Amino acid sequence: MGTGNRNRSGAESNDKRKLIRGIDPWYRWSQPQPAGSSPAAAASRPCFPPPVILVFSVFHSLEKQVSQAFRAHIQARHGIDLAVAIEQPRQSEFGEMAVPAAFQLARQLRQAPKKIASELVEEIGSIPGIAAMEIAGNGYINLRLDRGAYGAALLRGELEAGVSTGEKIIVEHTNINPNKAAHIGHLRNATLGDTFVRMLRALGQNVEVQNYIDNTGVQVADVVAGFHHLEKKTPVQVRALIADPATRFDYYCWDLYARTSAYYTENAEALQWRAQTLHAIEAGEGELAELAHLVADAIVEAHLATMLRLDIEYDVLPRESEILHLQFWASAFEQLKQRKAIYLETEGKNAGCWVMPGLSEEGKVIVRSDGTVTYVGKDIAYQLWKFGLLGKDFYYRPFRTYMDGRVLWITTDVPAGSDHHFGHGSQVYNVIDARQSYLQEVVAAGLRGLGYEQQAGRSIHFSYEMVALSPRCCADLGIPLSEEDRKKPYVEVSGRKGLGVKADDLVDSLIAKALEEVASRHSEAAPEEQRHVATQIAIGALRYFLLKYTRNSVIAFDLQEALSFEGETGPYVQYAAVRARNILRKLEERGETLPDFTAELSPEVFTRQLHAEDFWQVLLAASKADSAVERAVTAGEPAHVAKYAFQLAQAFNNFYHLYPILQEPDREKRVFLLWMTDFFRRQLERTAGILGIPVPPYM
RNA sequence: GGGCCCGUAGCUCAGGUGGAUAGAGCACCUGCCUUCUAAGCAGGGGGUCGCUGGUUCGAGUCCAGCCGGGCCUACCA
Repeated sequence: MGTGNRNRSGAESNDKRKLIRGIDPWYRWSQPQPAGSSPAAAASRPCFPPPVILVFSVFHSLEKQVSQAFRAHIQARHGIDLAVAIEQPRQSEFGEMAVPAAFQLARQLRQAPKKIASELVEEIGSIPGIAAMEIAGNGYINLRLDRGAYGAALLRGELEAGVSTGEKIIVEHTNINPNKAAHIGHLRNATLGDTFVRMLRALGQNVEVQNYIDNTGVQVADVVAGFHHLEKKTPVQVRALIADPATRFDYYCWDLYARTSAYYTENAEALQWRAQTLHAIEAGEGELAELAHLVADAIVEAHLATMLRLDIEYDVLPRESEILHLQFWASAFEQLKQRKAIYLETEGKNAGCWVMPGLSEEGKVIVRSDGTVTYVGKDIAYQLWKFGLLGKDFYYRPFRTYMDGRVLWITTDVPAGSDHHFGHGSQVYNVIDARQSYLQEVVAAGLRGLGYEQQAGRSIHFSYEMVALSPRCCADLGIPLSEEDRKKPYVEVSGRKGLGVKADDLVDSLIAKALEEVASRHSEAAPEEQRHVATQIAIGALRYFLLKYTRNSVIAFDLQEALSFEGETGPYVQYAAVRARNILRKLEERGETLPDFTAELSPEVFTRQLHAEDFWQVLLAASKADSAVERAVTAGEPAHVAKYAFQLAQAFNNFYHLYPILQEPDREKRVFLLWMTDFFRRQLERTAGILGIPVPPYM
């Protein structure tokens, strides 16, 4: 296969300006970073130590100890091996942990739960870190922690190392067809994926982030057909369009794609343009192929820039063109044929196709009767590669370096002199919307059909429901609807129809709104700096908005709600963290420094201070960040982390109003409160970081 | 027709493997800025957890059947 004009010279890197256009200066690639002049650098000048990466989970290890103590005792006493669950009591007066083991045992022992519970409490003896055990209600065992010991443990920062097995987890997300601007649906995908990655990394996992680029598919072909047939544009003209700072190329393609799709429905014979373009792309020659390259490469740049605004980064961009050129499919095809996972249909509507049986009545067509492979077929090959099962690999070259030093790689079809390798994951998460669950089943079935049972089980469709627009919202946004759509409770975003809210437009609206607030509160600040803070607030608002819904809830997008900065929102969480910082900064401004907590806060001090229920509850909540993340990872639900962040911020705001820390006259209490504030700050910042929500220097 | 998902306060949504009096935000009402920033705090009203059965000490949660809505079920992705 000809590779000559595939990766033509500077298509990806010849013009950095276009990448930056429309983007705030602090969200850019590392290369053009101006030295010293960055307002971001000034704004983020730390007035106290930067957040340390803390992996303490004192609470979690206590839970484990309690669970094990009960398990061992129950084993010895009753000869039953019970995985003892630890719950959180419904009300805080009941203590910090609840053990419902008596209920579980009641069935097997045929005794009243209450009786079993009292025996357990009497016989188990003391558990380190636990101050008291009580029986409540009909058989709950409620535990109270030793507050002094708990506080001291938090201060020491006793940590439990992450549970990384050293194996690689691959998360594939974003995967936007490179033929138009990104919209809110894509934003949900990328935000969910990116946050899940951050959650896994927070727990010490080794994660590789892949963003698959379908640069040879139907959608790209349609835009190319639009340029060529509808607009009669040559590659030279399209190249000029891309370079033109007055147009946004991804927005231009958004409209063109919709126009082309509409043209198809009116002129069915025009569909041959698509086939013709796809063939040209496959052959890799001629104007159409060149146009396809120009379009896909430029749009990929636009998508990366859009995602970077939300602080979303990738490790590698595997491209479909390489899957094609490096014969990935041919290799997978051979395997599938050999293992008889697919068969050549001889009759019925699928005659002449290679079909995978069992998934639907007629089976799923993998290879069309004209010999071309479907998207799912290529996806099976790609999935095999992710697990290192294909027996082939891409070539790679560095594509970008992010500001944090992370290098983004892209696949190539010719050796690039790099020994970098990707893939070989032991677990693969595909962040793809729920509408494609059937296709994801086909992919897993493909692995199974090849005998890769284990890997099929570790191919996880990280599915989520679509983002839709309410008819009212469409009206507000001036989006015209068909009669049919108007009757629906919500209409789905559709690139084909050009129906949707563009990601960058939404971000821009959010920044504009945040900027009004910032300007009114901090008119003294430099405009550049105001804009930086507004951007951080906008990102916080947007990411939180997209994360607060659980995955299988359809988001009926509402602009008013998305633009809200009050209540359960990102800015609320940011505001709490900013307040905590302000207290510590104010301390510095008064010429004081943070006390030496380790020297001043003994377990006895903690016992005295944490005797106050308010302080104890608030500290307890703040100490559970890692438990919350772990629970969320287990549930595969970033929304749980978002909810925790909000509750933590709520607890802090309450604390903030109740206790004027810098005014506190009692020295011991003041030191203790300062420590609490700092602890809160760290936990809030860490949790916000996992959500990808920046904490502004002020609000 | 088959598969998946949803139905909880006026609205938008949470509700670890069944467990204690079903929660939050918004909206509405009442208070709180000489204080570490009110993008905040405190308080109030608001519920047949779609319906009907079943499982059991106990069901918003599990099972079955209905009702209403969405998505998928392509030689598109």
